[in-house]
Amino acid sequence: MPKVGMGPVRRKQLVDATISSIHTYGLADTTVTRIARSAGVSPGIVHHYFTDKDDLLFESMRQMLRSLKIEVLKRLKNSNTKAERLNAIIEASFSPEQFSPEVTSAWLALYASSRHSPGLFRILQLYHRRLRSNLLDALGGNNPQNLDKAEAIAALIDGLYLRAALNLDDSDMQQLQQLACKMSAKLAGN
Amino acid sequence: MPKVGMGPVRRKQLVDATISSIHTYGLADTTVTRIARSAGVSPGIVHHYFTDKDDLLFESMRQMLRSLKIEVLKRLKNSNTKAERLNAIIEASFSPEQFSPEVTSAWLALYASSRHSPGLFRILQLYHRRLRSNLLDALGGNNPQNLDKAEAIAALIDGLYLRAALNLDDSDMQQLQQLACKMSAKLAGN
Amino acid sequence: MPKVGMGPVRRKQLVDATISSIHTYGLADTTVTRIARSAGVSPGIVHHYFTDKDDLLFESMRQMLRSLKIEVLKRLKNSNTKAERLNAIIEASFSPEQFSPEVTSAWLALYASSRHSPGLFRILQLYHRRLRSNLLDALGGNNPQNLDKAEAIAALIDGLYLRAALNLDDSDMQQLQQLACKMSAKLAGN
Amino acid sequence: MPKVGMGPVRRKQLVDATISSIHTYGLADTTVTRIARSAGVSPGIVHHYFTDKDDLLFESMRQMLRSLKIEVLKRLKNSNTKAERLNAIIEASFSPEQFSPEVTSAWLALYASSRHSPGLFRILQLYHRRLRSNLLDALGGNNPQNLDKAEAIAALIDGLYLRAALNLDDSDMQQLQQLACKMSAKLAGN
DNA sequence: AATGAATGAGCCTTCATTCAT
DNA sequence: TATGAATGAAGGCTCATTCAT
Repeated sequence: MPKVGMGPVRRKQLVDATISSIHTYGLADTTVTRIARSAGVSPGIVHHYFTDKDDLLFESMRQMLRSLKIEVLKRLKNSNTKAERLNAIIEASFSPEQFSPEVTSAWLALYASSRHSPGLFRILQLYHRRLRSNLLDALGGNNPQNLDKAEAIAALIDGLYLRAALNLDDSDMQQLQQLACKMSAKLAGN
Repeated sequence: MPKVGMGPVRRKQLVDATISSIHTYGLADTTVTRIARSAGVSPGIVHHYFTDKDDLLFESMRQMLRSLKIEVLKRLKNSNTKAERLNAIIEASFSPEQFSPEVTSAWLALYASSRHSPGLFRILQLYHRRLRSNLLDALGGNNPQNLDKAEAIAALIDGLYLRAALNLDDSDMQQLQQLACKMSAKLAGN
Repeated sequence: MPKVGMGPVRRKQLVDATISSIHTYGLADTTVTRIARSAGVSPGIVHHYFTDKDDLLFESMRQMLRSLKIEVLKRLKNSNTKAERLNAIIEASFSPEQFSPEVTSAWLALYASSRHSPGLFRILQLYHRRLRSNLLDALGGNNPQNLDKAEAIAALIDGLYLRAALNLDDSDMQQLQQLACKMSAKLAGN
Repeated sequence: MPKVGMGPVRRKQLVDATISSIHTYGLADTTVTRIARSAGVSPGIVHHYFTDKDDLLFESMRQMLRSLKIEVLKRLKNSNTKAERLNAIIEASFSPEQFSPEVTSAWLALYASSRHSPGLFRILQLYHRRLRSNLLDALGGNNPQNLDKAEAIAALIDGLYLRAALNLDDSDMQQLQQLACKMSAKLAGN
């Protein structure tokens, strides 16, 4: 049953299975075999498409960040005022795609493990830089005061996301999004 | 070299070694043997004082939360105004004891793994409830508006903590503490 | 050197290696690693074919009992008189296949450990029921007197087997078989 | 609370705890710590009174065989006819002291493990020799025919004992004793 | 392209034994 | 005499990775 041109398809399958497995079993119990089974393929195939397990985890985080980036850009394109740009950034983070239980679980797990994984660390830094840059832009430029605000808003977003990942308050996306926007506006103000 | 009455001492040693090991090697590479060696004891002794590895991880988290609780209570005792009480809570979280690289690393790692560890999940919920309760109190009572504020401030604290854990901006405790206080005040205001 | 369709072959190899290892080292010193090495495979593969060590031990006992059952049925098929049927049962127990040093050693060891192993206990009960049933049939029906006789003959068989397993008298199969038949005939008579 | 002259007492305590532990947990799960706890002493004390664990197991078997020997001698002393002597031997094996669940369990477990334990092997050979000698005596002397009979009766005793150890037929001591006597008489006859 | 058998390193855990007290 | 803290060697088991097919 070998097929040609399966590369991209298999890669996506495996990345999705990885995210899903992290959500279901936790990162510690996410084994290559389990991922493969969940993707409906054999364990061996994983190393055909990915260098090793770390590479697969890395690509999973990358897919999530790529997806977030697209979401942000899409919304920024339609934003004209500062306030709109700020909301665009926040709403992107809490959009359905970025905020499914699977994605938040995987995000938290990989985020936490990034300290000891150079690859993950690197792309998460990129994400943070981009987020800060976007926020500074939405706040009206890079100055000490705005740096503080950007830092706080970024922390607010991550914090809300983080707490949602633990399902600590059975969080409703819609509601959380509104809270994030409202509070960010406060932080952005004087 | 067996000695009597070493129980509490050994337990503390092992918990500290665990926190330190998580920081140095990451949770995934924190093995019982490594913890024991780091504590200067043999691998076998770990199971003399803890049921199993999970128990040791649990107790490590517990020690951190207990320490935080003490810090908060100590500061709340000397706080009279609402603003002081709010600051007390925040400053406790960013006090030297709670905010060493070792502790933040361990906190993040265990926080992330709590979704699939009933014990960790439970005590983290307790922490969150207590934090919310303290914040509501500092904000002047439990009402819908304050609930939102408390949620946001809690997220801000966790978010700043989280980002510091990744050392993303080589954060300076002092500075972060001030930022947290300032921004929380904004969130608390109208 | 992975090959396809090796399942049944490997399972048989491992079961035989288990029986042999129990004979050579004793059940207490029969480790998974030792079994694997004796079968010429790696330790890890054992858990590819068996749930765990207990499962492997269970399957080893099962193979011995299955083999005995086949031997008994084969001989009963050619038996017409009561006396012949009684001899058939006994001779099967002391046939070369059932009575090698390896098999008797393993049989004794697993028999003894069955008290604390539900799986082993179950299949040994099946064996005992079948033996009793066969004996009652050979004795001419289920009545109190025959029950006593069956019990005694079964005990005689087990006892002789047991003592042979300890090699207490450097027992010769042929001779033992004859003794068992002769004495069983006595027990069967009035 | 060190006391002098505790030697014999402690040794008996530990041997009894060993037998009891084998019955309750099985030989494989009978650990030194468990034995000690069951005897109400500390794990370390075991090696004060016994060379090592094997020594303790050996002494446990020895106590059981010693007890059996005493029981046999006591009954033989009052036996005058051949038939009485035969019954004396059998009844001793199934007397309350020898036939408690604890003792039968321990007996079976140690019996089975004796193949790979020189010490156990030795004293069990002694037991077998004594049993054979007693039986030959009761049968009227050492000749080929009586050797066969003695062998069969010994096997019958061990077999019945063995099956009782597994509790395969919820055996009642009284009844089993009678069965053993009746069937032995058959085997002893011509 | 795909399978899954096979490896082997390493982890958690247990436990007989020793030893300071 | 007695404790129980401590060691260290093994054992069962898991799992990322490789490789013949």
